[in-house]
Amino acid sequence: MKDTSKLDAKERIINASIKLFSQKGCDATRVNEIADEAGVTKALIYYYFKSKEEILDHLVQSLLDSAASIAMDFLREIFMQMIKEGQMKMEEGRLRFANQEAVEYFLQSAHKYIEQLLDFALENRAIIRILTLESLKGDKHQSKLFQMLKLGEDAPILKTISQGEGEFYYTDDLKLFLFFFSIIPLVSFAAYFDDYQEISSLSDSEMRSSFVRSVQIVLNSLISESSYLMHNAIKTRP
Amino acid sequence: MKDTSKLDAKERIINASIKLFSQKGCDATRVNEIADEAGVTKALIYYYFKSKEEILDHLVQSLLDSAASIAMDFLREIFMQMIKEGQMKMEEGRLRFANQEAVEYFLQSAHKYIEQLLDFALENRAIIRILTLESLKGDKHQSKLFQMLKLGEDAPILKTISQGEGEFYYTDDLKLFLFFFSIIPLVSFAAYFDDYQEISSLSDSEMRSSFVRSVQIVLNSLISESSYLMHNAIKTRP
Amino acid sequence: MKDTSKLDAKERIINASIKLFSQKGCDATRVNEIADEAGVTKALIYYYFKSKEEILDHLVQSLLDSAASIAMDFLREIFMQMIKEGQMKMEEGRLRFANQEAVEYFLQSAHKYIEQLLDFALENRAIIRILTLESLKGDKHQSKLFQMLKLGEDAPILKTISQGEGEFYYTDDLKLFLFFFSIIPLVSFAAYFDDYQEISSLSDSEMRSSFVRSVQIVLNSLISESSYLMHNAIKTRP
Amino acid sequence: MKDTSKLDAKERIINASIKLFSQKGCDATRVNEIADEAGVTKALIYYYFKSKEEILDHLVQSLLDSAASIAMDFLREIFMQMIKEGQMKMEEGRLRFANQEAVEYFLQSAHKYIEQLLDFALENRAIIRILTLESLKGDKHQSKLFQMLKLGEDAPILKTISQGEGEFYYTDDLKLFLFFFSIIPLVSFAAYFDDYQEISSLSDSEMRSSFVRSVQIVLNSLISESSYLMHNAIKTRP
DNA sequence: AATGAATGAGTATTCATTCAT
DNA sequence: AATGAATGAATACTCATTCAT
Repeated sequence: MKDTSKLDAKERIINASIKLFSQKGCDATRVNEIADEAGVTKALIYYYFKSKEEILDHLVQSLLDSAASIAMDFLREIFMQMIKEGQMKMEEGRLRFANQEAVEYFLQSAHKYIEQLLDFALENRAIIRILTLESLKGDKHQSKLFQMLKLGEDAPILKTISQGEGEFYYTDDLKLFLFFFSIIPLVSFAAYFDDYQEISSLSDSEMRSSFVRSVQIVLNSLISESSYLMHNAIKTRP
Repeated sequence: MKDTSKLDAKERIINASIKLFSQKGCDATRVNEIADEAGVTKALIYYYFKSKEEILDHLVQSLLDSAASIAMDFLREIFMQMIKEGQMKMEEGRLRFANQEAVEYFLQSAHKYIEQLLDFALENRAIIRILTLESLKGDKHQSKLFQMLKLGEDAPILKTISQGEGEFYYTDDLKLFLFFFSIIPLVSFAAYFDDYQEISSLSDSEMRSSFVRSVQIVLNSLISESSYLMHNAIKTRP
Repeated sequence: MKDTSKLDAKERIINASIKLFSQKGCDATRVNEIADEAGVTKALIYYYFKSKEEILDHLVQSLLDSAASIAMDFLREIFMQMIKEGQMKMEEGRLRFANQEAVEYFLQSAHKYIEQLLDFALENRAIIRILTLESLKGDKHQSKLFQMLKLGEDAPILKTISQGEGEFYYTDDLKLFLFFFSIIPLVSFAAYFDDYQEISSLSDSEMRSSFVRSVQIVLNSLISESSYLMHNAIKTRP
Repeated sequence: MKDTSKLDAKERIINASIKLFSQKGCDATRVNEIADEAGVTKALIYYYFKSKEEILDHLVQSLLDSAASIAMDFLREIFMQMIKEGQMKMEEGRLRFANQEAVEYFLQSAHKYIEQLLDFALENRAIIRILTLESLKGDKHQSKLFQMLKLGEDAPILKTISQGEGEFYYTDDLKLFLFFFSIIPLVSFAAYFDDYQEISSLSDSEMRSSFVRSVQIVLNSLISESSYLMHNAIKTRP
């Protein structure tokens, strides 16, 4: 049995990189610093990684992978179960629910999904901070943040609220709203969590629940009858 | 009359820095590149600025200064006029309106204020991108983004919606909501404007008006009777 | 057995620095030149030393260290032996000799000590030149030259000449004399050795023995009955 | 009549250079610093001097000039008067005195000469420090310190003490002694005056008179019958 | 797996000096 | 006499990366 309290060198390098990249960005982090922080020699870093950039790529990619996998896992679970139990079926790419009860169950699950996403974001906030930082630079990671838009786009939450009454399309308005008022706040919440906490002196759980309430307000406003965006989304485009 | 098409060296250095910093961040921008882009010698940059970081500081500070000044100018204008005309008065640090008409006039002005802020943000989106980028690093600019929170906190828009019926306090919930669902989206909208435009193929004005509609939805939801946050804000703290 | 003719990189850097610093001073010596002279890359210099100044510090400090250690070694040796053999004893911080013979033996040893110091100075004349040069600048090495005063102050040569007849104190006069007419000439002799040799066309040994004779004259004049300084030193302060 | 309290620009530049060069050496002194210290613009320095080195040359040369001129003036005065009054005459390059009284008068004058030299050195100690500093570097000023040797060599003081009994030559021993135990201490006394004062807490006049006493001891020992050097000097070389 | 030594190609910054006015 | 702007040529120092062991 391996001593798990003493992480092996590669993992220490990764953790050191996460810490430092999230604090100062990849550019400003020196390979020396990573080596010191990880307690290994500089040369060993190059034994495990081809370059400093490769560490960055590794971090970002593994975040996106697990984000995607978490999303997929969770959705598949809900989907599979509900479909298997006949509470929901897929028709022409859209979802149809057996009854109002099924809808509500699904909405509950959707909330859980959001919270799970939030927890994931918070757990990985250091890497999200890195991703955010790098996405603002013109390099290859620029687009990575936008990949997260897909997580929103593909989320069946919104597809499902239109059950019954006609086609549903993502309007440009809705996409923009989702990106700048859902993805961006979520990502920023994770990225700035520690900074915000410091100036607000809220506890972890206070921060978290406050954010959840905020999300609910925004989502409610989106779903509510009066929502201009949704009306538009549902009715305008044939 | 001076030939304004030929900016003087210092201004060319500043513009070149804005362009390059917003593209790659300050760290990754080489002083050589700034010199080339500005069409000056490297040494001249050091004639005007003590260091590369000082250019960054200059950009960020001048942005915050003009943001603050725009906010102040605008607010003072509205305030002064309404108070002078007797439509509004300050009582115990809060605003009181003469009548419903005055309230509506003020709300209209508030919308104008937001749009003006938005236009300012878009005009200065390169520097805002820089600020966003640098605020994610652990250095002195970290806190600069949070200074913008004040622009939200001090905004009388929200103070006024509580006219008549009791004291109004910023709850922690409200502050967090304002930061992550107003400031952050606004700043991010400016910072990611060009990137988002590229993947959405919307025109400048389409982007802008779409964002305005989104803001309205969020603010409406905040103001509406059903708003948990506002109820809390108004009623909870004596 | 290692090939000692091929010094390792660090030593080559040190030797190159000694050569160049003593020729032109630290300021005027380019790190490039050190690298070329030592046959290493510039970067390797920074692998071993944090900065050019650190090389200087290293040289100066190691000189002072070995000067001190030589002085200590030699004195300890003479002291120990004479005390062990009962020819001398320490009383109230002063030395007392068994007889006139012991005194003369000790004076002989003192001369040996001075010659040994001289040889050390000549061997290390390049570094002494550096030290002299840097001690004239306002930085940290300014005081290093004055540390050498201690070597003179602590030297038991002068303490012993007062054997028998009363307390001996260093007067301000004596201190000044020792500094400007013993330490300074010795240090300058080493520092200007090569320059002086060039204009005088004396051989190494001619220079050396000429200097030794000069020192003897000065010391004799100091010790002689007629010496104002010594009379003062011995009698004035109770 | 000109306001002499407000020195003109050129003089301020010179004074600033003296101050800074003597503190840090010419290499380490920035033209900027001179400009700041002198309260002029950098460009003006180049109006008056062709380069930084030229300022250094100017300082050193003007020191040597006035040193030489003071020496000449003083000696000429004594010489002229004594010769005119028939107390002394030049014979075959040597001096002959009329009587013992004349000798003693001359020796008194010689002491005055030394003190005058000392005062000159102290007044110009900043520039002497600069000269000392630069003489240790390999550049053109290296030899300047040795020019001072001539002041000693040419000084008729020692020539005269051999009145009567035979030819007098400078032996190599004597030259070396004079350089390392007269010139060097004098120059060093000026160069290190402030530094030594700081560690000794002597007053200006205490320092000065202590040094004068030291010089007397050394010179007496040189002149005394028992002096090995002088015997040698007088008798050895035919 | 691990490392001490070594390096090429930068990189920010400096600085003496010039020049147009 | 005086200067603000401008610059070429360094210059100290950095850093990601490699390599022999």
